Order: sequence, then structure tokens, then C-alpha cells
Amino acid sequence: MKIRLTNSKTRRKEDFQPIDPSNVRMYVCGPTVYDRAHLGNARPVIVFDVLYRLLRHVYGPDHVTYVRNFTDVDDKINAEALRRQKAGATGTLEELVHERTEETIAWYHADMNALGALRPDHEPRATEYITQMVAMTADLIAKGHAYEANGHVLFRVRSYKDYGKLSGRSVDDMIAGARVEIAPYKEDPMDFVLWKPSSGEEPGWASPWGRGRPGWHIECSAMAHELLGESFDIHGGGLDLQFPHHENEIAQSACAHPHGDFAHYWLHNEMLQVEGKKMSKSLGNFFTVRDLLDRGVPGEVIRFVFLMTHYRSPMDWTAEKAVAVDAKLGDYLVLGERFADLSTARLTAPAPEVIEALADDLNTHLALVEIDRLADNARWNELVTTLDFLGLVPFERFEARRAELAGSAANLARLTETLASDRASAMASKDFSTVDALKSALIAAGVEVRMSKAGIELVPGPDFDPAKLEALL
RNA sequence: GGCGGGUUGGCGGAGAGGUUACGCAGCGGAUUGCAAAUCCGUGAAGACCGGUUCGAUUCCGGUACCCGCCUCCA
Repeated sequence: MKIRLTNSKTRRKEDFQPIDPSNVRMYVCGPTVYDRAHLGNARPVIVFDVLYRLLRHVYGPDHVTYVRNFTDVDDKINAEALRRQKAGATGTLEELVHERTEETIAWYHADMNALGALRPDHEPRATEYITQMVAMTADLIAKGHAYEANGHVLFRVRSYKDYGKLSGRSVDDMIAGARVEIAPYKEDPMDFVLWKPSSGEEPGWASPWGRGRPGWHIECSAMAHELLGESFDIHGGGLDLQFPHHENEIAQSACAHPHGDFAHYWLHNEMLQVEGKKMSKSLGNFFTVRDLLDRGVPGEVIRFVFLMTHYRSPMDWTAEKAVAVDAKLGDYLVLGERFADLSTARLTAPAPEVIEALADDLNTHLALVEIDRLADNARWNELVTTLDFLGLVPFERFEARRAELAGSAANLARLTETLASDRASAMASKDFSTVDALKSALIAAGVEVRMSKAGIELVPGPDFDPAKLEALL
């Protein structure tokens, strides 16, 4: 199986060649844990979850290492911790920060679980790797790539000749177009912070440069190195991180570990829009994953909508898509439960067409089209197993539904008979009011009513409600 | 201002230099007491202007518009 991926580094679609097929390594930039994940945060999670599943399928589940970090050093978190302390909460600032991040991480896990995302193999937290960050910063100073100035440690951008290569920018162009105020102690306006001093109201750690905290970019370099080594296969994240975050990661890592070549393949997902517009608080179209779940949009629906758009295109979240997808997933659930042999489906491989589609630079849209074809061609076991593979409908869902329907089978049979006899008499009397009333009630209970000359069939639909059925007996 | 991406039928959204994408919706028909479901059939596209080519929606250039990044928002 040949996987092809668009590498941001070369701007080309390339054959994926892992450094070590027995341990394929991927690092993805995770969230800053200061609040609930918004819908945009879900996109890289879902995109790289699909890639993770594909890699596990191709190289074996035990031969892929997926790391996604939690950024738990951040001024927004500090602000919240400080607010709590001032409101009378007990504990040190560091403890209050920890409390806030723990809470946020638990939310994040719950929300991403709802989206069907597998847990990465490692979820390192920046605060657990301060030692490595300090060591890496010291090493960069020793090698002449960083310098101390005004209590800060800054990376010397001019010392790395390829700076800007990933994002296609030159240092000179960026300076020319910069709209940022430049700290006077910087040697070069583009130099960025590796370490900065902390005031008494900010969490901090001891370092050779005094009590302080790391800059944002260094954590990913340090954690990727610690967990994946000097060179690894894939680095992913949102397109907005390409510059400066990923550029800076590359610069730090390349300079600190000149014998490694950091990530071989860089993957960037495009951004999310909502009803055709950028999601923002000012436009009033900002919402979290939890908001959607609470509004009754199932996680699988969110996931499916995301997979409809290729990861390298902007994705537009619309309520209309969610409605359409909900119906489609409902159909799959009904079909899979009715026609698949669930015991053997578990042992069936996902449809090769779907794997092929994913292997071609994660063509998730084509994969979904192929799923439709599985249903069209009555490949029920593959339909079920492929939906499970993609995280869209877990096996357990099919099994749970089968169990639920088994409990209603007798009731359905009785109602079928009732409806048949009512109909027979109505055909004679030409008064269909009783038949139509029962039919409406059945439809209201989520049952599809199929009447033909051959007879009557009652098929529970995706929204079948056994309780409403009871009421009709 | 600098850099990057995009513009496909009513909607969503792909691939491929020439052959039906596909899904949803629509329309016609079969079927039905009426429906639903199903089946059969069917219309509809490639922002604009040039260029390359026997032939371009697909390659190249320009224009317009949209979007992102340049501000620790994925």
C-alpha cells in the first residue's frame, strides 16, 4: 500500500516513506488548554485521526507512534488562574494553573471522544518538559543560535539560513511587511523568544536566566525530540501554525540537532468557516464542540461533515450539511443492522477502495463516496467495518441497535397484523381513517411503513422509538 | 504592503488534457387506497480574458472576487 501525502515542505504530493516502518512517528500540535475546544480545534484532530487510523491499518497498530501535545503554559491560562486566586481560591498560582488545565484537558478528551477520535499514544504537557526545554535553550545559546537579552533568551533567526523555507517567506520580506512593534532588545526584528522572565503573578520555573517560563515554540521541539527523536516522519497542524510556529520549531530543532532532520513530511489542514464566514466571536458565529453536542448534533455527524471536505481546502460548517449527514448516517445504521452479519463483519477488512482513497493524500470525500457505493452494491459487512474503521459508526452502535430491535420484534409483528387486518377491512369499506391513524402513529414512532400488494412491512428507521411503539399496542 | 490558497451544475464536492464523478435536492415514470421506501429514466457546471494544443473545466499567464497567515486563534 503506497500512501501519498502533500508535503508542505516541498509543496508537492509525495510517496510516503517512513524512516522505520516498524515505528512510524507523527507529531501534531495540540490545543492550548485554557478553555473548551471550539469547532475549529476539531479539524486537525479529525484530520490527523484519520491519518493515524490509516497508518495503523497499513503499518500495524503497534507500529505507529502518535504524539499530540497539550500547551499548558500560556498567558490566558495564567490570567484565569490569577483571577481565581484573587477571588479567594487557595493554592499557589502553579497549582491553580494546573487545576485549570486539568479541567480543560478533561473537557477536551470528552469532546474529542465524542468526535470518534482515537487517543494519541502520547499527550505530553509542556509543564512536564520544562527541563528539556531549558536544556535545549542552553544548548542553542552554546551553539551560537540564541542569546540572552534583557532577561529573555531569543533565537537568532539570522543564524539559520533556511529560516522561512517552510512558509515560503524571506526574513527580509517579513521585516518589510511587519506590522508588529519590535522589542528594542532584539538583535533582529524576527528573533523570537525561547525563554522569558515571569513576574510574581506569573507561573515560573528556575533557569540559568532566572525564574521564567518557556516561549511557545520551544515546547514542541523539545517534546518531539524527547518522544520521537531527532528525525521523525510526520508533523501536522493547522495552516495558521505554519508561520511562525512551525517555522520556529524547525529552526530550533535543526540548530539544536544538526544531525537530525526533524520532520520529513509537514501536513497542514486548512481552516474552518461557519456558514461561509470566518468563525469569530465578533460575528457571533463562534461555538465550541460542546455547544454543538449539547444542541443535539451527534459527534459522528460533526466528524462526517468534516470529512466531506478535503483537509487542504477551507471547510465550511453549515447547519444544512449537518441535517443531510444526520439522515445519511441514520440510513447506514439501519442498513448495516439489517443486512450485515455483525459477527463476521468484525473480522472483515475495511473496503480497499476506501483505503485507496485515504492513501491518496487523505481523500476523505472520495472515501465517503466509496462508502455510498458499498451500500449500493450490498457489501454490508464491508459497509459496517468501514464505518467503524473511519470512526463514523462504531460496531457497538450496530450491536446496540440490533439488541434494541430484538426487544421490539414481537410488538412490531403484532402491529403488522393489526395494520394488515385494518387495511383489509378498509379496502372493503373504503374508509381508511383507522389505517391512516395507525400509520401516522407508527411513522411518529420512527417506523417506516411499507404497504404493497405483497403485504405490509414495518421497518424501524434510524429514529425508532420503542416506547412510542408500546403505546400503540 | 509581503506571502500563500481558492473560485466547478440548485446545494455539497471530486478526479481526469479528449470518455457518466458521486451525494442531496429537482423533474418524468413504474409502484401504492393515499403515502413511504424502492426501481427506471432525465435536465443542469467549470468566475472572467487571453495563450499552449487537433482538443482544456483540467496546463500557462493576466483580471476580478473570496479566504488565510504576517498579531502565542488549530
